Amino acid sequence: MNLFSDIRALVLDCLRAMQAEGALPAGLELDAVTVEPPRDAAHGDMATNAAMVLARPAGLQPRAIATDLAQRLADDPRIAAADVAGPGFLNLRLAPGVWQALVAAVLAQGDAYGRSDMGAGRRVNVEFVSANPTGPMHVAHARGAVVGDALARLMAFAGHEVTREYYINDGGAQVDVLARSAFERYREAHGLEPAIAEGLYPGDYLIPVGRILKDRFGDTLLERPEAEWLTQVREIATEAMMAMIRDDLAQLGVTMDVYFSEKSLYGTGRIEAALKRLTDAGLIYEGVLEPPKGKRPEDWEPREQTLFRSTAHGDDVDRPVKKSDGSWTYFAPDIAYHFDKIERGFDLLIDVFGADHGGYVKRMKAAVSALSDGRVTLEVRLVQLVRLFKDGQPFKMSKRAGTFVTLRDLIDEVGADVVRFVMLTRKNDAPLDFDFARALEQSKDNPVFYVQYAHARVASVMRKAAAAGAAVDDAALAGADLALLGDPAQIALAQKIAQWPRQVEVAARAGEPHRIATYLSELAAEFHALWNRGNDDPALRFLDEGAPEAELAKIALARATGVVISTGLGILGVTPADELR
RNA sequence: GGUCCCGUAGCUCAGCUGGAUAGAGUGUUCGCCUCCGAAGCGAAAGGUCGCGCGUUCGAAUCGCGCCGGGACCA
Repeated sequence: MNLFSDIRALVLDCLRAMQAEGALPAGLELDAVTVEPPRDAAHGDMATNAAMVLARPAGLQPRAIATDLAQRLADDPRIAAADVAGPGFLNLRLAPGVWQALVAAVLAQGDAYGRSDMGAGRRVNVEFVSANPTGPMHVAHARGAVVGDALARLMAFAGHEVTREYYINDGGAQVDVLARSAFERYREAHGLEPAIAEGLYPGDYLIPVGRILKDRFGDTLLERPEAEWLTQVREIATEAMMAMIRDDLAQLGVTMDVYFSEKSLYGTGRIEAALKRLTDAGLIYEGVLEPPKGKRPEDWEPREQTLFRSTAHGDDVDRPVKKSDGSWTYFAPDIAYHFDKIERGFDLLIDVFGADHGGYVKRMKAAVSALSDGRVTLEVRLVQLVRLFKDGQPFKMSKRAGTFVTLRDLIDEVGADVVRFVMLTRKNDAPLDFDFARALEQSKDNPVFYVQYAHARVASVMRKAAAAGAAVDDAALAGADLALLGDPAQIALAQKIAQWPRQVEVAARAGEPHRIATYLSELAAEFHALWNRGNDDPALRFLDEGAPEAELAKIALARATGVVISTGLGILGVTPADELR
């Protein structure tokens, strides 16, 4: 049940009736007509812009259209009042029965309430995290992981068929560095002094890998030249790193459907196949790039390279896919990987990247456009930095010194639910400040607890009612006389609940899961406000043994709130709490 | 030099594919627990939505140009 789309359908019916009677010209485009919650609650429950957007194409005064439309809408039993306001807005007030029916519908649908079919089963691939398999996940990865995961859940809830995917960068020079670093730990496992040279990974997390290598190879590799052990050590070290990363992700509540290895693209003809597609389209040529503007000419030497004519698909300059020495650039396997995704039949590709990859966006979009003949869209969501604070003091990290804050540290400190929610309170492209102390604080300036607290209050009401002998299962609640919910504060809460399906669609369309977090905070605020009204007016207290019928109706409203909070937190990947400790 | 992102209350940020008097938290001031979890609620105060021009019945939102901050650029 989506009240806003229901009422919009009613508005459209009335407009069509006006067309049929000649009050409006036939053939008007009605798509721009919206039904939205008004910014100011004093304006009513909903507002429609119909008269405003149709006035010009219809050649009529907006207020004339609005007045006619208002009379027709008022004939519907769901509409209590329809008032023309301002230049031609139509403010609607709904009959109390509409809100009451909504509560019943929420209870009947449970966690399916708000689910949308707007995705129409379109297949979406969400690629996220894709951290290099050279160490544990740290805080910067965490945000990408949380945003990507919540986005995937949101898209699925909105009716898309979603695949979550991790691209393992196991084909480049960095995994060779990993292998050399692990080899030093292998030597260390034999009692030798490790030589962690500049540029190697110094972190302790490779010490166990050294032991694994010792168990596996004994001392047989110790005196061999690098060329004889590099491949084997690289493979074992990479596997160990991926096991660690999967475990980190699991701790955060993130599971992937597909782990895709970059290495699997090499030596298998898959890069060549993707580039052939571009060659056949006439988009590959040998050439020399212009020096980038602002770079000194002496830093630039012209080289002939194999270039992708990405400018034909919206990029600013053409991009090299093969260097002058004949080796692939980083871009080439990325092209092949996205070609693979296209061939697997996705309708929409979403890549969640760190903001430092902003420069790659245009070329990747160009590649996807070229490889799919424009059939498949690539959307890139850039995730900005996380600045860590502890008691207001910035927390410095240095990966090279091996002193970075890992995802595991963060989870151990504050818990996965807090990490997830906090990282979803901001737009993905805005920097985020994360303060350990604040995240653990159980007060209103901690948005996690604010929402959880509302949920816990609902659960508390349910527990107490059940303990007092009331039947509070959803079936009993759905049978409550909801007409008893007439107080403005109760209606306001129901209105907020009614907005949930709309919020889901708006968030999914924008690809912005943080909107769910924002909405949940607003819903919780509405609930807390009503709760506190019980201090002034005992009739608004949820528990009221003296009036069992009214109590049942109020518990039904509380329960409906709890259902939406629980569902919303589910999209964010946060566990709803029945009790706070 | 170019590309992308950001600029909204003292501070941190929301702001719905353009809508009415721009919102919340925090901080400041003042109220509310005999009572469902006060981990909460209410009120006051706080704004040239970086600046300018344009599109529009209407712009924080869209376009162009500046200013300031960040990221990236074989």
